[in-house]
Amino acid sequence: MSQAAQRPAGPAARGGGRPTLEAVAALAGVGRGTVSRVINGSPRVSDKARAAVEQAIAELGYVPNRAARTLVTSRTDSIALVVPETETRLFSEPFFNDIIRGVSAELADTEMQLLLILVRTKKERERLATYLAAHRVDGVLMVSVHEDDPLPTLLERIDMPSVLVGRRSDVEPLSYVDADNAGGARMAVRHLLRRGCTQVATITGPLDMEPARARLSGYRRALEEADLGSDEALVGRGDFTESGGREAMRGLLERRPDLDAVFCASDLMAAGAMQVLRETGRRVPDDVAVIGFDDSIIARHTDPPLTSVRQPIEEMGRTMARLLMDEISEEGRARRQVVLATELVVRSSA
Amino acid sequence: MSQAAQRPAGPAARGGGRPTLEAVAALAGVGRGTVSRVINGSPRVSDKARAAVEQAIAELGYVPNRAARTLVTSRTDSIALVVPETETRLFSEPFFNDIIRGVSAELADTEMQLLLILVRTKKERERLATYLAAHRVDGVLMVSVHEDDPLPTLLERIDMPSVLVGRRSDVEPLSYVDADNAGGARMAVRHLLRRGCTQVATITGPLDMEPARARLSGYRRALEEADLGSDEALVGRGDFTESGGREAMRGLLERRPDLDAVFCASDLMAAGAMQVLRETGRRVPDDVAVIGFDDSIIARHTDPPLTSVRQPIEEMGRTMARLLMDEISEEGRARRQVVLATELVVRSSA
DNA sequence: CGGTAATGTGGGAGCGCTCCCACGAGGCAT
DNA sequence: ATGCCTCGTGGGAGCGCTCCCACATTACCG
Repeated sequence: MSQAAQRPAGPAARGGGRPTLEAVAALAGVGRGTVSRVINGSPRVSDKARAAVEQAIAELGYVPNRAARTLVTSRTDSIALVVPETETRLFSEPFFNDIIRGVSAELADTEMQLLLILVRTKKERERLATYLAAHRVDGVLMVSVHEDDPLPTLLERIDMPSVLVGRRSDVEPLSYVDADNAGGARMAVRHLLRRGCTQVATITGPLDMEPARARLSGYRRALEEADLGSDEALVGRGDFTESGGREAMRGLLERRPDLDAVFCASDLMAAGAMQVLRETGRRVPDDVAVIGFDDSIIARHTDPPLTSVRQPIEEMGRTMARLLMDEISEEGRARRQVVLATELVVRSSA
Repeated sequence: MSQAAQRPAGPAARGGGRPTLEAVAALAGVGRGTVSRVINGSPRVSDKARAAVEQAIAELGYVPNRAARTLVTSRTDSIALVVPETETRLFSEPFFNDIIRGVSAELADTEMQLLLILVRTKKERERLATYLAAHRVDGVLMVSVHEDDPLPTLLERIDMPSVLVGRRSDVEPLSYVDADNAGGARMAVRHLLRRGCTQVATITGPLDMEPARARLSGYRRALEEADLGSDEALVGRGDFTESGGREAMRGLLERRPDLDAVFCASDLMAAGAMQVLRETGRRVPDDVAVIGFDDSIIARHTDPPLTSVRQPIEEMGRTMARLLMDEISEEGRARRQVVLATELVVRSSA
């Protein structure tokens, strides 16, 4: 019987036939330890041995077995991107795409794998908790956390490296990356004031979300700086949705029909608001100037095209990944916070 | 505050301290084999033993170590979602989100992990090839493949379970899930004809992509069915982008200023086309009716709101996942193809 | 010149699991 | 009774790697 006959399909066909580190060692005429050292970039290898090993690796097309490595190191070389599903619809649509793009770009020349975990139900959330507690990933990226989300607390407790995009409140203990929501809002309102508007209203997001609060405070700040008293009748409550924007706009017009500008905390709400303005015979921007937030795809397609505050979303994704990698490699590192600048994209609505 | 003292850091803190199968066995007073059988749902376990094991698992909060399992079974319990990055921007934006949502929903009560892999550069593509050839995942989901993409061929060769969304051509050998592009286009054009339009133009996508070809053929089919000869001057070439739509529209108007309807193979192109129609003083839908494709978010925000063909994207994602799971579990299973129906969402543009 | 310190190397042990073989206990026909 | 299944069970072997210790070998010091 020849060697080959000893391995009759089955296990071999199931993926067992790939070259192992041992095979590389044999071909290169060195020991397993040396091959391992070469692969892991240890400096304690002679040039000669390294060359032989690299040659053998290339020849065999060897790729290290991740599971075996994980088993012994208990590093998984993968991180999870956790997205509460309820959120995904609220987001200005490209948000999620761009975050992923950024994260993925930053991870590209790393060994890190990106695991995508959407959380819908309570049951799934519990399952995820177990999963994380079992340290199945080296780190966690969390998108859009509500104030009362228990997951971040868990992450903190089990000391899992993790980075949020957006913070839960302004005393967020975990690492996070955020856009300068307050600054963006302030910039938008200043733009409206510079245009000559004097009765500037705002439509806020749901105020149990930090970004919504921050945008509102930026609005207030800009008015204060211009020595314009803030009239609470000029503040309408929305929920980041289009219909929410419509309703809030109607309420504002009822209370303050003389308003001449609206800063909306999302483009979707701005789109809703503009519909109402048009219905009530007001022209944008001549009668009422409108600014949105997010610079989402719809901003370019409203009529007139919407001036909006852009967040550097892809950059945020990249930064998150970078922070997380650092947190993973430097054990016991302090949590970090990064706030990235926003930018006003001026179109025709203001 | 003294949490740190609890765990002396080092190996234990690195994740080594979790209960193993052996610990469960000891606590339950059975052998390792029995615990393993319980976990993997083998029927050959007495009720008594099973109960004892389940009790022990709950007590210890045991979660099996995936790496160890992978090492011996060479199943990874994870699948990759591969997205060529160049594509993501082209997509009607929610596409990607919805696919993910669908896939994730289907995977929710499975052990399967979802790995997200964006491919940007040639180098990354090669790396992915190595990765896949090393069988690092049990299966692959591929979004948007170009005809000349070498990856599907690789998947075929290494006999990796895989499902595409959209096919490369109509003789696609791999499993795929697709929307009925031709049917949707046909439906759209019939709607235009029923409205009384007689000079129906179309703006196509890039014809090296199957969906673009299919939508064009649906357009032709509808015209044939109505015994309207097809005039090649009524066919404008676009590229799925807004500016492409604008240019194609200008070309069409030059050739056939008498046209009274345009079926566009994407919403973005429809938006571009509508801009040009407005600029040239034509009213939509009175002078020229317009229909888009994708029912993307911008369809609701154009002026007038765009009638569009909707694809059941989330359903496509779910179906993909289901097909892939089947392909993974039933070895040697024939590849399957699923085409899902599209739907015309009528708004004001036609 | 010996002695100590680096430097490079091989290979045993063991990570936590599944697979599978061997074995005892019971069931049912002969 | 004897034989021969089936069922449930325990535990050895081994998946492919990294870690680490022991052992060369060479370099450098006084």
